[in-house]
Amino acid sequence: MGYSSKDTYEAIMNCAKDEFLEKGFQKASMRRIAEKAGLTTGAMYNHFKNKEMIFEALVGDVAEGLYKLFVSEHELCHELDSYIEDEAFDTMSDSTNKIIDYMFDNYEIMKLILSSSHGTKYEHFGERLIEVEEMSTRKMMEKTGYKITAKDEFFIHTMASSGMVNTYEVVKHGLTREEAYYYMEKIQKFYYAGWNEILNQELKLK
Amino acid sequence: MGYSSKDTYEAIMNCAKDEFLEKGFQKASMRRIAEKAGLTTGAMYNHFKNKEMIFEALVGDVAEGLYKLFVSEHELCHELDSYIEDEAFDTMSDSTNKIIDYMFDNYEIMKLILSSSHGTKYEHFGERLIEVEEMSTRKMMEKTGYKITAKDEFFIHTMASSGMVNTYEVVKHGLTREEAYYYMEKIQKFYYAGWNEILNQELKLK
Amino acid sequence: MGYSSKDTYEAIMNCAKDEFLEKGFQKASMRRIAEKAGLTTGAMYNHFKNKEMIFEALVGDVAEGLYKLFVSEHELCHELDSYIEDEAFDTMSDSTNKIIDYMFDNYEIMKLILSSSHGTKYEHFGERLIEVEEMSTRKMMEKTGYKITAKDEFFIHTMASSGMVNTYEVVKHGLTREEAYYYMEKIQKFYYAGWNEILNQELKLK
Amino acid sequence: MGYSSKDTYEAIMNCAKDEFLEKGFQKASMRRIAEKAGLTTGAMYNHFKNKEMIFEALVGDVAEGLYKLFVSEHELCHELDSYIEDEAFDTMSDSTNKIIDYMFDNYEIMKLILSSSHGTKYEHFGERLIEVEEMSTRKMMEKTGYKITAKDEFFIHTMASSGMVNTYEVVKHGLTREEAYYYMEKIQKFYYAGWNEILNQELKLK
DNA sequence: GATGAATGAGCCTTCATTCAT
DNA sequence: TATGAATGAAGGCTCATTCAT
Repeated sequence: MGYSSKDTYEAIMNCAKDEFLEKGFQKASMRRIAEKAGLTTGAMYNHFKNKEMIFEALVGDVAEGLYKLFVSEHELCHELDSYIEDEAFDTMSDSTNKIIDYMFDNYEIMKLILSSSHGTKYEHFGERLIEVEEMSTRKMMEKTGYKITAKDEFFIHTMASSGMVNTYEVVKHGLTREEAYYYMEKIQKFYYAGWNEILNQELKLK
Repeated sequence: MGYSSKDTYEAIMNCAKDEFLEKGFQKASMRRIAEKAGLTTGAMYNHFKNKEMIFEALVGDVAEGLYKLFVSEHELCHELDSYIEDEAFDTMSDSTNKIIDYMFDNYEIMKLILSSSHGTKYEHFGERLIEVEEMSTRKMMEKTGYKITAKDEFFIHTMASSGMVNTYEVVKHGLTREEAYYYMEKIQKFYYAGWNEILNQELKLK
Repeated sequence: MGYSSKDTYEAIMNCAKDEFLEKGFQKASMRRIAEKAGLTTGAMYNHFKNKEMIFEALVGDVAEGLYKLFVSEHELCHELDSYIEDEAFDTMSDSTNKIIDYMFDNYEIMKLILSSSHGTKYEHFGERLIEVEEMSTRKMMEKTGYKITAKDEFFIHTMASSGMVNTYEVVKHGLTREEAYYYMEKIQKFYYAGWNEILNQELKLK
Repeated sequence: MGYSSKDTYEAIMNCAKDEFLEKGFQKASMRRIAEKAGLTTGAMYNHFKNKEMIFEALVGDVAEGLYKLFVSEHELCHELDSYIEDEAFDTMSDSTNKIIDYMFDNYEIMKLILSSSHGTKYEHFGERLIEVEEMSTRKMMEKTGYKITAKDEFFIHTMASSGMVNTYEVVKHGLTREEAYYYMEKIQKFYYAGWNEILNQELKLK
């Protein structure tokens, strides 16, 4: 009472979100979530099957959306028929911006996924994104004529990881979009130069 | 039984380390640690005040050592009187190698600090390192004549973060030293080129 | 939805029956019954006051019917004016067959009463039948001139109990009627001979 | 305090036994057992891994003991080289007495096994005994030259079941041994006559 | 030093039932 | 009639820690 069903649902979602953000999934307590939402523990189970399902409800769509965006944006890059570095990097830049935007629009949920999901099926979600990034990186390298050897695999992995970190930091620190764009431009330049160095040097040797 | 005091101490340390690595600090169970160590729960409290103190004992020296090394290595860089880029980057390279070596030598403890410390006072240890790295980055930039504005702060932070990730990935994935060196050389080149781009472009504009 | 009131009532009955058979009364869950019936929990309380009342509705008539049949059949036996053993046993045999038939016709309900009723007022229904059987047995014994002493009471009780078991096993194992008749004939012979031995021996001694 | 460890263990066992007897395994409450024993819930888990293990501790040895006794006594019967009915029945009588004695000596535990074990691995223990009894019955019948057909299987099963009931009733009703012996003698006679009828009739026909 | 029993609070989840809509 | 949100109690179990022995 006081709540309509939908309001309760959202009260639970909200309070759970706060609790998850504060304590992480595992240490989050159903009792505390209920309390914050002004409910009994049992009441929550009319709305969600269990703790994990609350997390899922909070995070599921955004995670799937992000993954799909990630994949589709990266595919876009590979489909560039005639490959010119600048263009590729520009496309990547656009893609990155879209992804950043998506994360901006789902700021807290991203935090849940990336920092509070230990103990849920999303605990390795970041790694899935990194895998996509790696695959994309590999294709990009090959297009420049670079021959990837086993030894490079780890470099690729790490660049993908730190790339993810860069992206995530934008979200984590709550930059404004203007700040983010200024920042991303710099990052882009940095990485452009970095990759240029790696790829050209190798090619010069051959 | 069968343990001398010191052996018991170390048995606890070892088993706790495994438990923390496997479950993380919060989900680690004193009961299970005791069990693995062939002790009763109570016995552990003769050696450690509580769960956090076991973690502290495992991690404290290495964390402090790493922090000191981090600080001193970065200070070394700044003390270079006459600043020449190449030399600076070389010094940084040396520093990075020393840090990597330190981490290699304390492989599992690093994992504890960086991946299993949620719920302890070390949960933000990585950020302290990043702060050092940031400070160092700032000094490096200034020495090249670059004027850091408020807008750059976040770029600096993120480069420091992703730099830490790069370093940590080496540990996390258990590279051999040879692999690590091959990898670090590439990273170094990448970052060298990246920074060059950022710093020179700015200077050219002025 | 789609159910008229009566249909809903019967849907509940059906699904409750299955749930009770599967889990027993106590472990049966109103939620699951509602689910199976395509209803919400609340809806069921328009048709039944509570869980026990659903059980009651399922079981009540059959239980009462069986009890009445039991009593009337046994009374029939006692009313045989001139008592000849064979005739008595024949009458008992007829009675037993009627009872078996009744159980056959209410196979699942019998299972509910005899195996799933723990926690309801029917949990001791079997014992009420046994009491009738005992009374009947006593009368039968007395008619043969046998003097029942306190010591015999327990024998009587147990023979009644195992008699009930015999009858119930037929239901429990889902025999066909033909099989049941074959089986009952054997049982009848067995018990006839058994009682003969008990009753005659005693009489011979006197 | 107040309890030594062993006393606590036994207090738990005792109170659990009462609770199980009163409510059955499933409805038995760890909280209530703890309360009756003057403990906190948690305390019990120092002595028993979980609810089922308390039951196991109460029941395990007696169940195993009874099963072994059952098997060995029945084997004894089959080993009679030259088979004479009277002797066989006498041996069976001895066996039954031993089993009755065993049950007497473990009166309450037998109640647990046979009436309170639903939800534990002992819930079908009675049936295992019945199987032994059936096998034994089959052998006895064959020794007399009786040809068992598929149709007889159910008769055998039921006689075994009701035999078990007879035995169990002695325990359930708390007869004194004298009463039990008086009763068992009658039962023995009854069954002897019954089997005679079944087996001889068949043989006469051939 | 070691034991392990005990604590007391906490965990997530399920329950039969009620009742405003 | 039917809904489904809410209740309030209870379920089994685990926890880090303490402390008498």
